[in-house]
Amino acid sequence: MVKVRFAPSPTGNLHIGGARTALFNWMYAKAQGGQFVLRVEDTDLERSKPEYEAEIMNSMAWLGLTWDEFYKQSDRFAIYKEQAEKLLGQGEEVAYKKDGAIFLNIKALSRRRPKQEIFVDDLIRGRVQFDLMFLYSEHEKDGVVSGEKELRDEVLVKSDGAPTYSFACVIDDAMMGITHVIRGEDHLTNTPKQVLMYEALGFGDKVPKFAHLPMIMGEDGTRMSKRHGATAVSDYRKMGFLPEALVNYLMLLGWSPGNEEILPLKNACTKFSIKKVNKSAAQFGMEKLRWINAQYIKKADVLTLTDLIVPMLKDAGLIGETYDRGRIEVAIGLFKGRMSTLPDFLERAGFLFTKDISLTDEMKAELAAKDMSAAFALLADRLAQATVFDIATTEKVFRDLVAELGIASGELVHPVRLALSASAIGPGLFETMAVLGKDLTVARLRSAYLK
RNA sequence: GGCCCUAUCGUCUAGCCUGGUCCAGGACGUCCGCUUCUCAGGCAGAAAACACCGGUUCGAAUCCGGUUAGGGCUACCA
Repeated sequence: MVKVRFAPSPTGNLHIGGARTALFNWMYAKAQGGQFVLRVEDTDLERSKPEYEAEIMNSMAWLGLTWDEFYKQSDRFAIYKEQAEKLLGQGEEVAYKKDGAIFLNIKALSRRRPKQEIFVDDLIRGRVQFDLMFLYSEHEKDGVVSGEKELRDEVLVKSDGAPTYSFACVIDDAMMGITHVIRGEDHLTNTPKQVLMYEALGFGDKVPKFAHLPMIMGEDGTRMSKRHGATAVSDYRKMGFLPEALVNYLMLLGWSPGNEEILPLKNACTKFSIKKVNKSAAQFGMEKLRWINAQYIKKADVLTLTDLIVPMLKDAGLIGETYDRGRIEVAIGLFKGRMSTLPDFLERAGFLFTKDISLTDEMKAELAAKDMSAAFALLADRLAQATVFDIATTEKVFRDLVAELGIASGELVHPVRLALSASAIGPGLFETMAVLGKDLTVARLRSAYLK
């Protein structure tokens, strides 16, 4: 039985890279009919915060990445302590105490191994060989390279009593029966020391299969960080991306289902194969994300979109506590084919929800350039008399008037759209009038040339 | 510095394992045309890549070596 885990550290929000790691684990579990464990790695007492833990769980749930089991490492300190004591009991050649911390004696352990190499058979990268000699060589200090190449012993339990990431991770993976560790490439080079820990702990037979995922870079090719703008999943939620779209985009970073781009999660996970995952880092690109989001918005049900957009309209002060939901639904139906993100609706359809609109100087100049005030007045009067104000009626009134005046419909369509919506672009004019409503339509037509 | 990973259009990728079917396929973006009252959409096109140098081979995007470039690790962070 396949069992995987996603092990975020609650020292920040769930970011894009973490979400992709979680997603691949989740898809692999589903593809294999296995289990997915969420394990919060809050061993850094200083930096771990409950609000981050909550945020991570929220983001996971929002993305639809449900878990079968949940653990928190801070609940399990006794287990790590016990394992550390066990190691300590095996003598200094295995583990020892120093400065209040417990160290693993990597040097002695390595010397005892028949081979001075450790092989990691990575599911994505193939066999990766590490020479123990070079594994933990001294690093540059104050610009001076020591030149010494020697193993550095590994802290298992910090002086504050908390286990280190490596140690807790190994114990949990072994004890929880994790069969496949799918994580970021940044963990590849600390895999050999974890293998040493499995051996020292007597979990040599429980070493999982490893798969190290390529990193996700920012649009400039460097590591994603705050200066790249939005890095957290919740940022994308706030920006009006649909979870299905974000997930769809993320799965395409480092994996490909073939010549398909729009692929819902439930279809994707049946196709998912760890062997088909890429080795090279990918850049996170907003443009394609926006395109995918637009595809999902277009396919989405108007009622669902309305539920998401109504709160945004309220926040923006465009509607109050009581509002005409039916009208909003009609408007969303009109605009959903031309939105990339949810807030696009506020920007493009905002004119439907304000009493007055303000034209820019350019727009006023455009109206003034060709005086259609007589036609506007006639159109306003006739529309005002309409008893039914629907698409068919507005279109008939409009077309009759244009025919009478002997002008091309385009000549009147454009200035009218400008006057009604303060925009040169938008849905069909008659649809726009119908949803705008008789009062606002007539009022804006009458005031267009007065301003 | 040392060790490790990686390298196909601007970007995400298919192809690479099992060399010839690849003068390299798809998608985003860009540009162009058609459709429509505008925009979007839809439809139809275009430009755009095997990092470099050697080797193996009748033949290399595919195999091997090196170079270069990018990334990661090198914490009592995870």
